[in-house]
Amino acid sequence: MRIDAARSKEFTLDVDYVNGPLNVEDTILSAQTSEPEWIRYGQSFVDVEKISGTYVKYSIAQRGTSDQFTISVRYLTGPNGEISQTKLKQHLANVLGLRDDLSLFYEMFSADKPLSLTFGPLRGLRLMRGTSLYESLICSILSQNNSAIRWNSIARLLMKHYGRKVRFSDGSSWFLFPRPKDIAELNVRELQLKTSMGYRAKSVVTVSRMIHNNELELEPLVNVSYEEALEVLLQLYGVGPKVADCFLLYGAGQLKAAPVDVWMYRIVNRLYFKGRKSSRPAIASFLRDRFGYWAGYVQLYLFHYARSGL
DNA sequence: TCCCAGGATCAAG
DNA sequence: CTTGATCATGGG
Repeated sequence: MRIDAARSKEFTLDVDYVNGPLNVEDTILSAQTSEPEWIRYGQSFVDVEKISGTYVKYSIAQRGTSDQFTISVRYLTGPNGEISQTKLKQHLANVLGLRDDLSLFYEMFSADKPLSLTFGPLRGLRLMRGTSLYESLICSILSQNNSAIRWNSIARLLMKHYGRKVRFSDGSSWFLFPRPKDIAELNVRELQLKTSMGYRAKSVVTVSRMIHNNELELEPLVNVSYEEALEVLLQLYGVGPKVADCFLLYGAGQLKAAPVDVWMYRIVNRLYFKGRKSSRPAIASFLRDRFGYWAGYVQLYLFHYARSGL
């Protein structure tokens, strides 16, 4: 629900929170698997997050261009909670990748012909970061062999049926993403009937049970090397190279991860291998070797470029 | 009806 | 180490 203007607070995000150009709309609507897509109301986007122990419902809107803009934020908190604007600003800077040095990125690869073609139309597109490793892993699993629209609607059904409901001071409410415990106790068939997630339910339940039973810890995957983290993830049922890379990139913040899906497979083969068909793992490896720290960003740009029809 | 969607798994070659 | 069938499900 749209945030009630009379019962909420509003501020403008200081320019120095943003490092370079920014396009909020492209960023939020680019199907990144860190979390379900924020809800759109006109020019603003709404989401709920737990920040410093307080549930915060906020909307963000950008006016202007990718280079000259103002970012307005409106927010309110959950029951008996309070949040400082500084904390909220830092949170937004993190989830929207506002600290990433996009100007440096564009400059570094300005001579990389196929890639640099995307810099114009996608100027200001940023890499989002999830705030929940579990949520990011589940969203990544849901995305396999699925459309962005569908995995998002399935994630919303998960929240609606199994997530806790939080009420806000303006009378509105929001369903949180479920915890591992909430999903661990379900049987696969029930999950399929409630969410229509299909065969992915087996993986979702299995992973949730492992986490709930302390057989799997996601937190350590943030700080170990990319290779070590990948090895752990690939042992999980229903988690292959692409899902693992999605989680590592959008969830764990391992920026050298470059998920290769059907779109990436097509666009990289076309742009970099002149149509010769290379395997998906080979393409992912190629992107990591060639772009290093920026491989995840390169993937984001090429994916969005390919998906928006050239 | 067939094909596709931010694929993974398993068996067979 | 590669290829092909299969896996649920909804939309085009």
